[in-house]
Amino acid sequence: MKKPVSYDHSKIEKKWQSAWKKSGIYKTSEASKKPKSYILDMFPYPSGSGLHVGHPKGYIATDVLARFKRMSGFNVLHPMGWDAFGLPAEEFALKNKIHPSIAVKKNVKRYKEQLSVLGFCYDWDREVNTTDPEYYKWTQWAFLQMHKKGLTYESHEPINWCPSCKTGLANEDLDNGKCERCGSIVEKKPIRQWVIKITDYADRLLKDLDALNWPNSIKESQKNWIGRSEGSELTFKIKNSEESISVFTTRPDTIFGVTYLVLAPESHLVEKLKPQIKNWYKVQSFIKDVAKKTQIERTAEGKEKTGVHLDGVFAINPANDEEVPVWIADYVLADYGTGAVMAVPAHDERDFVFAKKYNLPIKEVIEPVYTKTTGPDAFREGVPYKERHAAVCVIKHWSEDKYLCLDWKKNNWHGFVVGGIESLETAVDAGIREIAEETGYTNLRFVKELGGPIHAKFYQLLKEQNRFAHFHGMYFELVDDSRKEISEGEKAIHDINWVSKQEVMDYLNVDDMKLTWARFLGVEKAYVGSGIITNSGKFNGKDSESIMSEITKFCGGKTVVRYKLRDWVFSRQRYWGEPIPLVHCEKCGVVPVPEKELPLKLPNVKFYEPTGTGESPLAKIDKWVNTKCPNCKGKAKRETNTMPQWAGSCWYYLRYMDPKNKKMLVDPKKEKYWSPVDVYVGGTEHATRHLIYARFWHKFLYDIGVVSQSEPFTQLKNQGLIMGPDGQKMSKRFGNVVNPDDVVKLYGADSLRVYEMFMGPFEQAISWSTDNMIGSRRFIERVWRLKNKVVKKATLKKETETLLHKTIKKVGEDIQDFAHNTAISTMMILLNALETEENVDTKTYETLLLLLAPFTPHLADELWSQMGHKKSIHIESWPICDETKLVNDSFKITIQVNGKFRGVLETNNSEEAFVLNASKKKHEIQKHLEGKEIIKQIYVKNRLVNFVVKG
RNA sequence: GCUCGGGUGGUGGAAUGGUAGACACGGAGGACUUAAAAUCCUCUGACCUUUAAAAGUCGUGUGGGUUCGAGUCCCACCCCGAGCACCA
Repeated sequence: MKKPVSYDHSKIEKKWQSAWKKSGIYKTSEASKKPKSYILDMFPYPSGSGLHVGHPKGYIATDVLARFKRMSGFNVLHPMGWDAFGLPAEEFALKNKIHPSIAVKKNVKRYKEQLSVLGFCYDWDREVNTTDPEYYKWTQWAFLQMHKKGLTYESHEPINWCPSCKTGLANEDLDNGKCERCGSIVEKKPIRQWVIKITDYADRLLKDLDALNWPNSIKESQKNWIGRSEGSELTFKIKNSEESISVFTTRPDTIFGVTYLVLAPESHLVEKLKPQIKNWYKVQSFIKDVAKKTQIERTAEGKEKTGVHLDGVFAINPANDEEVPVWIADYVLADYGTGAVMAVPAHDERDFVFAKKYNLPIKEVIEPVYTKTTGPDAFREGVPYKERHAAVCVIKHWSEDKYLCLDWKKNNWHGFVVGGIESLETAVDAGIREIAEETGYTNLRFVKELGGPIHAKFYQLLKEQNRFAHFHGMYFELVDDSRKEISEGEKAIHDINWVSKQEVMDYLNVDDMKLTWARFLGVEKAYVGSGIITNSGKFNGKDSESIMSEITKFCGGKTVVRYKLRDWVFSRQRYWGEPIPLVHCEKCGVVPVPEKELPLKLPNVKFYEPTGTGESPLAKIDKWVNTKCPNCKGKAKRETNTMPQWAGSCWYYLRYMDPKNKKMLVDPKKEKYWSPVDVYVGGTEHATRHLIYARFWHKFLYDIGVVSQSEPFTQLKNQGLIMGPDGQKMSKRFGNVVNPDDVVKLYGADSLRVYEMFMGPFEQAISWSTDNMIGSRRFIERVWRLKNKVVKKATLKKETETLLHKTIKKVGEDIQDFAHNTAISTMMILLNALETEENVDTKTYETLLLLLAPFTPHLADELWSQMGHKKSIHIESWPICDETKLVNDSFKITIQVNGKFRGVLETNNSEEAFVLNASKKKHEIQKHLEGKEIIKQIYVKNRLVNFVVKG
């Protein structure tokens, strides 16, 4: 594209960027009486390849918001910094043979240049860098406080190990059993490691989510990740042994259905039970086989469960003293619950599959109750219900392999013949009677019952009452087609269909009917829902959900809460990270490095390749490793593991408040003024990593009084990715990366900013299109050219003036809602209107510039100064919407006939009688009313008229 | 499998239950120009009747429902994306 003569974006943008730098208008201070607003971006990890156009999307949105807030009278904190420890930087350094500290410096410089070109209003005096010793001093300090509070522990348990990155990983660092960074399949490897008890905070991390103004999806992800479940811990004694097996279950109500117990192959109990195990050799080799497998092999989809019986070991069911066999199997996880489960194959799908495979008994203890929860026939909670026993009849045709189904019209049920059993009837009698009444067939024979009762709770629309029905499934065969007349009443209720065997399952749309049919077909399945207890001694007949705690108590167990969240594996066997400030003393054991010795600096060395042995490369640096015990002054060695990449990003937003404080992590006064972060913007990829760690870290700091709020980020917004023009994720690999530097050179930063905000909804992923960007550039040029029409005084059309004030209102609202696309389109509409005016007065034009200032800061400041202003537009006040100007003199009333748009009435009289009359008189409405009777007239004041006509 | 999003023209998308397609891109035609670019103006969901003006029918993934009126609310289903997943 050729550059137009008058609007030279590169000159203007450079000019204002240096002007802002010189005047320091974006410097932030706490010494202010204004209300504060803390607007934060997720700080970037400065990689070697620089930014692509997708990266700044979030930064532009926060920049727009920060500028808007500043103009609206807020004291705004809007900082930027660098997250630079960890594997990516280290790998980059190893590959390019430069020290990571140098590589990071270089990359930061490049990122900063790229960002500055876009005209962001960051206060660079507050820049932080997680690899700066003055910064990580406080990361180490926080770790020491956790250590002091007993929140850390040293463990040797097997953890996730990435063979390619040569380091242990936390659960959060995995992606489907693979290393999130390099994609290698992760192994389980026992290595010495430091672990943080994040699980102590699981409950609070979960509960406090509710109050946050975060996207649902992120809250859901975190809920999933934390994975709270309530259940019971029950103990099974082992026959002829001192040992016992504790199991965790969410279904204590099924304990009478336990037919075996399963331990995880890794369970330490197995070794203890060795004397009793008759097939020890087989058991041992099974354990070895399982240990060899990776997580992926063990959990691969569709993988068959395998296990081995511990021959000779019997566990005693605490509910009924029954002796059940004990197994070990790979489907039981060692690190969840107690590492052991009670197997109830009748009511758990996994146990069912396993029991089928190994021929273990299946014992039903719950009769199914299906409760309808959606639709007009949903069971109405809290309303009394009627109980009823009923016959359900599967009926086979006398000559074909077809089955008699009914289509209940009002209830929209597809099912079999069903009918209540009267008090003196047997189920079979009732079935025969109902079949005759509902279908007319009279000659049939009863073949068999279809299992035990099935219950259902629903709302019976025909009788208009809640029902708790107890169904008795039966199978009949017609002998011939002798049939009597069906009453009109029955005909009205349902249609009769003969459905072929293959189609019955799809035809049925009621769960209890489907189960009846499955029983008829002989299909066995675990019923995992709740229901009525059976085969369970004194608990029989009770509602399974209501007896959880009673049955737990009865078995001598206790109710407990378990989480999927695991403790945070906090050690990395790599060089480029914060050294963990602990010392191992021969005499005193683990001793923390005294706080006054912090920061414990990472030694600057030439060789820092990972060893792959489970030891950090730091272990080889004798000079650094060998130290004195701070306690006894005896010989000691430093901890050589480093912290994970996520450590530094757990609290950086606090440091921005007080970035240069040498005495503490953050001055409490400043913290109190700025906390919490009002708006936090970043990608969804941090849902279960950074955003969980940071919330945990913050809560810990809150507990020790360092911060004043229990949650760090009040509002969270996720920007949608910008995909490549080809619709794929932007990546070097696909060669579809668009570089912002090029775009800025060609179109200018303001155009890029407008385009990225105009593309579509902020949170939605969207493809880059340089073609579409033209529109944003044109918009800017038209604003630029509009100044030729500006005169001191001019009278605008009434509707243009209304539009102006509507725009002021909408743009402000939209910016705060992150609806930038509609904010911009509204300004485009205003511009279109202003262009139709003969002249535009200065005041109006300046208002437009003020509205544009957050989006196009360079253009706005340039035109502002051209209008004769000496001070920057960015320290001006946001224009005020004059509500009185929003009202039009007349309104356009939509006229509908039978709900269809037929015309518009423009009037200033909002009286109903007048509007209805005037509407009726209109020619285009007349047409649709002629010869018809108006049976209803609807009038929505000042907006709409609808004539309902007949004939 | 469970949970959370989403499905609207050629394209990106807009729409407190009330004229679906704002705004923009692209396209068509025209003006200006020696010409092109840029700019400006007009048209641009599909179908259909008509010389035309104008009107009509259909139309927001599918099928039902509620309502005077549904892209929007309810039910069932299909498709796409994301998170979790042998978590007992």
